This record gives sequence, C-alpha cells and structure tokens, in this order.
Amino acid sequence: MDDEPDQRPEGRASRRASKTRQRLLDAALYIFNTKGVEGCAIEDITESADVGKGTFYRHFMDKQDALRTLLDFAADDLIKRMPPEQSPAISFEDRITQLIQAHLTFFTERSDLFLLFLQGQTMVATRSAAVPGLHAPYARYIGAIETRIAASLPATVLPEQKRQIASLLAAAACGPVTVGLSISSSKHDVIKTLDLARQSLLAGIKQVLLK
Amino acid sequence: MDDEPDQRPEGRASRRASKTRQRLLDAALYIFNTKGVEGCAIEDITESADVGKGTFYRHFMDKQDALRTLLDFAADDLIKRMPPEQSPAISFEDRITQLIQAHLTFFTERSDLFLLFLQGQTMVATRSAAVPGLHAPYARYIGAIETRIAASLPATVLPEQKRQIASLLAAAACGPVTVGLSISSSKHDVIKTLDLARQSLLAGIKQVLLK
DNA sequence: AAGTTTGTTGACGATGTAGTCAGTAGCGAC
DNA sequence: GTCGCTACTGACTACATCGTCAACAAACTT
Repeated sequence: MDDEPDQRPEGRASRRASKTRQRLLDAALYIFNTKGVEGCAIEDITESADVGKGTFYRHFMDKQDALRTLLDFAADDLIKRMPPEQSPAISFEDRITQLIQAHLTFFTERSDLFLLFLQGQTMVATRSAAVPGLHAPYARYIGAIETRIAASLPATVLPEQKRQIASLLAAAACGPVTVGLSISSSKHDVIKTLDLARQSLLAGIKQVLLK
Repeated sequence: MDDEPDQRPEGRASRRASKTRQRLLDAALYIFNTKGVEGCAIEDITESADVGKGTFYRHFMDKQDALRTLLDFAADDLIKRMPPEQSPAISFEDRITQLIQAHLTFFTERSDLFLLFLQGQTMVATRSAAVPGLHAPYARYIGAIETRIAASLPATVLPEQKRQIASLLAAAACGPVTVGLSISSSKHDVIKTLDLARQSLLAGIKQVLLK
C-alpha cells in the first residue's frame, strides 16, 4: 500500500493510446455527421483517423459502442453548459433563459456534437428497439433540465408537470435546430428562431403556470 | 384521336402492379421504422411484402427512391390535415390551434408516417449532403404552414418573420414528439406535451407580435 | 390460339463490410 | 541489451447486400 491503488500509470504508451482513442472518436464524430451512423463503415472511421482497422476494435466493441461514447460525451458537454444544479434560486424566467442559452452556445460552439445528439435522439425516438442502450444520455439530459427548473417553479407545480415542462423546454431548444436545418436555414436564422422560441416559451410557461 | 391521350388503360395487369407497389411501400414504411432507413436491406422490404427482390427494382430505382416517395406521401398527408389554404380569415390564435391540431391527429392516426417524417427530417438536417433530393417535402411542409398563417398575421409582420414563425410552429409541433419519444414517454404524455406546446406558442407569439 | 407486352421471380456475380488474428513496433523494467 | 507487455497493423475469412438478368407467368391484342 505504498501508493493509491487507483492511480493511473500514465506512461508514454498509455498516453499514446488515449490519443489514438481520441483520434478515433473525433473521426467517428465527423464520419457519423457526414455519412450517417448506419451509412458508414468502420473503415471510414479508421481511414479518417489514419489508424489500422484493428485498432478500432481495441478501443471499442463495435460502432454502437463508439456512438454511445460520443452521445454520452455530447450530453455531458451540454449539461455542463447549464447553470449549476444547486445555483441560487432565481426566477424561472431567468432559469429558462439560462437553459436555452446553454443549448445556444452548444449549437454555436459544438454544432458537430449537437447534430450527433439530434441524430441519436431521433434514432431513439423512432426505433428504440434497433438501438439498445442509447436512451441513457437522453434520460440524463431531461433529468438535468428537470432538476434545474424544479427549484425555480412554484411549489404548487406537480412533479408530473415538471417533467412535462422539462420536455417542453427541450423541445423548444432542439426542435428549432432540427426544423431550421431541415429547410436549410442559415446558422444565423436558426439562432434567431431559437431566440424566438425562448421568448415564446417564457410567455407560454408564465401563462400556463398562472392558469 | 378517338379517346383522350392521357387516359389510363387500367387493366387487371396494371391494377395488380399498383397493388404490388403499394404493398412494397407499406412494407418499406414498416421496415424503415423498425430497422431504420439505412440499417435495412432491400430484401428486408421485399421479404416483408412477400414479393421477389427483383420486383422492388421494377417499381423503385433504389431505397432512397422509395424513401422519397414515402416522405412525399407523409408530407401530403400532413398538409391535407391542415386547414384549406384559402379558408376564411380567422384570428391567428385559431389558425395556430388548427395547425397544431393537424399535427396532433397526424400523430395519433398515422404515427408510422409521422415517425418516418421525423426520421427524414433529421437525416436532412444533420447530413443533407448524404441524402440528396430529400429536402423537397420539408420545404413544401414549411411552405404550407407559412401560407396558412400568413393571412392571419397582422400586415405589419415582415415576410422574413413569417418564415420564422412557421419554423417556430413546426418546431413546436415536431419537437415535443421527438423529445417525448426519445425519453420513452407514453403516447398520451406526448399528446399532453403537444397541447402544452400549443398553449405556450399561442401566448408566445401573441407577445412577440405585440412587441 | 398464337403472339406481344407487361409484371414477377430468385439465382447469380460483383462488391462491400464486420470482426479476427498472427505478426510488427514501441515502450518500460531489469 | 533483452525480455515482456501493450498498442497497433492490415491481410484474411466469412458473410451480407446490391443490382442484374434470363426465364417464367399473367394479361392483353389480334
């Protein structure tokens, strides 16, 4: 017991390995967003990462494993942009603005991750049976929104309503991106629509709550 | 010139052919929503339709051709549920409610078509280069919404804003479905969230317009 | 009925892809 | 140096899938 058991060795070799793993993830993200998750071959990824094909299988079980890793990472990135869970109680207007803002910077700074996130969201939504084990990041995502709005909502709001409002917020933040890009709006237009969605959501929730 | 040149022959043979084509489309819709558009083989479709593989290629160029046909059909179905284009001028509140309602019945009555519609929307949004020729139904869809809200909006609204409000409405109608199903909400919950989105959109647009 | 056209079939060649594995290269311990 | 270990490689097997086509079947025409 001379040193911590969970200490990483961190030699040059293992550093090289993580670098390779990261190169593979970067390449996979790029390829998934270019040819599509199901439309691409493992070799497309390894080719793009400039590593041998076998190397992929040293780091990931299969394509879905890499996808899961990326979706987890995307969800983490998005959640990290949200206000801290135990931040001071502020008005729900401000809280909602903060949450939409998190999506907005996620979109502007990591649109590649956001696009994959949306791609996965639709895969899970439209054919969850075909993509086992991919729902987790989306459950975490909605959970993160829910806990962040919970404290700012009036105590009279039912738990079930909180989940609904969280869904509504996610829809207001994700929907305009999918719709906007599907009709080839510019990034700028998407951002404007997102802001419109924010305003609309604010007014809407206020009214729904007061009812 | 004894009869119209564009008259269909409509013999037993061609009726049989259209029936086969329809069986293939039904099967394709089912398979696309089960295994995914890119995750399925042509034979999955012909197997499910119980026809020979070659028959598929007599009716469609390839998988994308069948997908395009289905997405066109889905957009038509959805647009047909909207109020008629030249219906009497009513308040935009009512018009928006009508439009959301159209999505709602589309979801309840043809969720298979809606799910494929959403799948295609994300394909086009996230990697349009990989799916050429699939944007058309979505452009028609947004156009349909736009013309239907145009007459009910104040004359002071800029054309550019109309397109934005149309996008917002589409997002409010599609977003909750994708988000809801991705976190495995029940159909009933999705419908409730859709109604919440309608109320929120009403309040929101009202406020945005008055600003 | 014989001939023509249209629709359907499934076996086939060509190609693509997944996942493996024996072999190589680089690193770290001694 | 050399030994062991870990990371990496890409040729290889096995299998899936594409799109074609010659043969067959059904429906029309004369």
